[in-house]
Amino acid sequence: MSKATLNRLPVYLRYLYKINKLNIEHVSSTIIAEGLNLNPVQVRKDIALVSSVAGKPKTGFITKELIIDLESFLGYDNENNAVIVGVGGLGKAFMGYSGFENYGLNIIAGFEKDNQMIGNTIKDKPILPFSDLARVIKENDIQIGIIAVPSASAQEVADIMIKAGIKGIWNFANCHLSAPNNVVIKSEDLAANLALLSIQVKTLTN
Amino acid sequence: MSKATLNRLPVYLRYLYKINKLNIEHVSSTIIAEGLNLNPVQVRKDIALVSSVAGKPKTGFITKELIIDLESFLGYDNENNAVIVGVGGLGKAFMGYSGFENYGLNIIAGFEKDNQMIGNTIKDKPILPFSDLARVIKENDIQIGIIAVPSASAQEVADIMIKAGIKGIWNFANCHLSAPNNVVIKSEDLAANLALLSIQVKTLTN
DNA sequence: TAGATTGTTAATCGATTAACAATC
DNA sequence: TAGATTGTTAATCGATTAACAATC
Repeated sequence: MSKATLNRLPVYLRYLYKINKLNIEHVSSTIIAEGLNLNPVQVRKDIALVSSVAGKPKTGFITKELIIDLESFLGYDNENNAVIVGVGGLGKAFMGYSGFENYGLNIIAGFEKDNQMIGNTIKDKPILPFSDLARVIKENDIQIGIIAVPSASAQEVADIMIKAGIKGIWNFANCHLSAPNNVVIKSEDLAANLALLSIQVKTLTN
Repeated sequence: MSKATLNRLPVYLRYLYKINKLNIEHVSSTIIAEGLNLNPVQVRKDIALVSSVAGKPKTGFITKELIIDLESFLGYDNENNAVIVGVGGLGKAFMGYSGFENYGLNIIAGFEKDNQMIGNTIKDKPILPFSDLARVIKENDIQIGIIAVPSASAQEVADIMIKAGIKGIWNFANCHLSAPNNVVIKSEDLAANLALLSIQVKTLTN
């Protein structure tokens, strides 16, 4: 499955949630394509890759069935534990964000160097000392780590995570992270993304 | 310029910042490609599109010059004002985030329906009543709006923004937004992104 | 039945990669 | 000079789109 397809699947799913809320029981690739401004063949092919039952000519797919297939493919019905390092503004927001649960994602703890925060909880999730990071990752066999520290210390945090066994890092520090090939790094440079949106707006309005 | 190239430019820039910090004065496409695990020709072509001076055989580019070219192309040296609606965990984090400034981005105000928050400031940025949103957008000719409200009210907020003249929306509610074609919608479904990372980890380790 | 939608095969399009002469 | 890197042209690769028979 191509990366482009993989990125479109959550978009389809969001659209299906919307359709489902309107109590529309059947949905076709054509409808989805129109709603999302995409090519219907593209949607049809993407969906063919993940749907457990074939769509029926004329009627398409049963909305709820398709939702379940997509959720299952995207792993929303699995349990996935993660840790977060850096409980600043963004870190706090993530720890308090209830939206992750519906996606099978669970942040089990936050880590901080700031002694004042240690011992507190956010949504029942503890804030632990940074020195405990490696131990907690190993003991709980955590695979996913979220980095929300200033960019100056991001690489250091990544190194510790990787050494402790983390296989995927979601990095919110605006710096490039070095890592071995068997570790997936996904950097979300929020400010850069916002700037890209700004460029798109400018090219569209000119 | 292709969208793929546009998305790579901030990645190059981050890498150049790293190089520059190490006081490395010259940099070649080859070096960047090696550092980022990309194809050198791809990097060379991308950079040729944005660099103001030609690279020199054998030495490549002057790091600082290339940084300036990329920053200029990506609009980091421009002023760009934005508003944010929804001052919950994520909204607070964005309003307090100082990283936007280096990218020419400035959130001028946050908007809330919750009366208790109204009148407060975060980093000198006021929290205003939601009912003022349209007026503030029009008066300040704001083009970019950030949506950080629960998904149930996201479309309503988007409609008001668009009617008031917003041309680009950065949506953090996990729902699909409808908008006319002349408005750019960029949805960041954080939980979905984290789930995608989780899938990548699983496919890599299997 | 008629027609909308399906899955699939073929054609197109665009992006990535390879090859190479030019040059500092 | 020799060799690394450049910019550019050509080849490849993969993804998107078009075409079409099958079918509910």
